[in-house]
Amino acid sequence: MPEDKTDPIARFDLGAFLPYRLNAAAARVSRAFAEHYREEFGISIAEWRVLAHLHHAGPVSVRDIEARTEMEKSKVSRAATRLEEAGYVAKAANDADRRLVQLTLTPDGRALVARLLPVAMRFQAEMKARLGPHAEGLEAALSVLLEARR
Amino acid sequence: MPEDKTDPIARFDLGAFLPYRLNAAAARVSRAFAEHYREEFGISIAEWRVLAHLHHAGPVSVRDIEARTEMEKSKVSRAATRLEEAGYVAKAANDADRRLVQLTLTPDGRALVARLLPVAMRFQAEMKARLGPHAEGLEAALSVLLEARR
DNA sequence: TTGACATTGTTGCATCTGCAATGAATGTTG
DNA sequence: CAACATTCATTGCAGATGCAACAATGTCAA
Repeated sequence: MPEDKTDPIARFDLGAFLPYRLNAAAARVSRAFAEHYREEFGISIAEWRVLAHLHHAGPVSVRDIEARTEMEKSKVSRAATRLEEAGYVAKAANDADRRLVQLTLTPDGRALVARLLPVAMRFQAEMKARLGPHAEGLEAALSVLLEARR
Repeated sequence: MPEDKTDPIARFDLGAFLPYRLNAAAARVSRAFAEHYREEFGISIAEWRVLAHLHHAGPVSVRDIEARTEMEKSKVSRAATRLEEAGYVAKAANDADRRLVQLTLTPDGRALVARLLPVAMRFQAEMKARLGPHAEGLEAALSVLLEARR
């Protein structure tokens, strides 16, 4: 319990702590977004990311998705397996390098993505509308935080 | 794979999708912050949040922490149990309502928080320095997203 | 007072997660 | 070419997570 109200450490408030606020906001948005498709389409966030990346980049390997979606390779691998079992994704060996697994959208997968993306874009539009003039500032800040470095 | 490069759905890029970017940035920041204390202090993010809230608000119940830290009550309960086992927190029954568990920092807990908070504040300061002029915009946007629940 | 209903915190359970170990394939070096 | 190192994807495992069920306690109207 803080005693000295002028001491910045004593008055530390988790609710004003930037890393906490960033996480709380991300969790809320993520949760709200998941509600838009979890029940209707039956896929998880990890699976949604894999589908979206396959839609955007075409057939790629697990490694590629790992590199471009901030997901652990085991997470990608498991998401891909579930998507394969659901019939949305096909796995094939790469002839040039047989360590690689080529992931491809099946026709069912393309159909799913075609229904999924409008929902995503509408959600993003609503989010930006809610942010109003702050949307730009958020994008800029996220760009800084996501800059290459580590 | 998108065919029509002018169709916003066809050209959808996960890397430009705001909810994804928000989550990726939050995950990075969270991870970087956790590295600052996980090994040195041996506590998790959930435990850190409970400690910080106890420091700020004094003795409170699990329900209070649940309401103010965006954590499930089971998560709070388990974090509190671990902190109690580690000697940082004491649990006591509330005489007025015996369903409530009063959580209190022990002397060891206060000592831990005293070492933890400077690390947190320094981390936040570095984060804001990195954001530069975008820090303000980020704070404003987070305030909108964290506004009255939905 | 009683009895239905609500609240609080814990726990069981299924699932998810990250990390490390593994096996298979490829690359590299002498 | 042989031996070793590296890369890729999967899997085992321990721990974390969310949800629902639960027991204990409290509230309130009849």
